[in-house]
Amino acid sequence: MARAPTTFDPFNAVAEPKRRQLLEVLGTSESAVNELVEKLGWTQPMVSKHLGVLKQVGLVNERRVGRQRLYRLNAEALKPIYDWVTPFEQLWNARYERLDQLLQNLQEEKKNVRTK
Amino acid sequence: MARAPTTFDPFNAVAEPKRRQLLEVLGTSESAVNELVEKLGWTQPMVSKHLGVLKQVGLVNERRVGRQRLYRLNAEALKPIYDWVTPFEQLWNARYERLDQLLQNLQEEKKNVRTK
DNA sequence: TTTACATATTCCCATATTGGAATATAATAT
DNA sequence: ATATTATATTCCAATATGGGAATATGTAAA
Repeated sequence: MARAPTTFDPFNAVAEPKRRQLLEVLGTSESAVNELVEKLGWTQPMVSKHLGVLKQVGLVNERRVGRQRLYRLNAEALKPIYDWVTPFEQLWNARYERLDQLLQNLQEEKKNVRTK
Repeated sequence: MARAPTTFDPFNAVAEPKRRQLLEVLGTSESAVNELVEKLGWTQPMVSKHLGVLKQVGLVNERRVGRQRLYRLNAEALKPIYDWVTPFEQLWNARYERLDQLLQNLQEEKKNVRTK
């Protein structure tokens, strides 16, 4: 078995840095392909191909206007990533909470010393 | 150019569902390889290989005890993913915020009607 | 209808993958 | 020293990648 296709899920689609960049730009505003080509400085086929992957996973939606195709972010499709990663946040914050606790205890002690 | 190696960054490492599962288990407690084999029901080489990838990106740390190797999650290494994805959350929450606003306005109107 | 513009698709290559099976390494116990 | 346990590594196959170049498709303007 090979690696899962980039179109398998948002995790795989977003593993590619260029696609993350694309989503960041589209997070700001709906854009046509040529606008993205200009903003990002990539070749047109490159932009189209990455958009194709993002569309297949539902991370962007396409809207045809004249000869242009306007792409916009579908942020909800990022939710699986958000939901998966956020629970871990408390693990790397735990130490700071403990540090806070420690500092607070020290403050309390200081106060007690002063009032004694 | 091919796809970036799985060891390139946390995004690529975590694109593989099995590795996410592994991290979830290690989020609970430090574990030896044989414990993971049992908990997950995978073959031992499979567990070792995925752990190898996770170790290379710094998502897990290894500790040798006797002939066992204990692996534990290094949650901080997930921060880049957390930091990248969380800003998007407001985009899919925006509609609910607007709904909240709407409901609040309705409540206000009700109050005004009553007090009038 | 021909021309110009906007975008998508195809063909190519080098590279890396996951999983399975077999094997190697390392540490402890007998 | 040898057997046993715990883990890592190697070899294999099938598969998919991303980028470049060239080309196809689709839409509107002249």
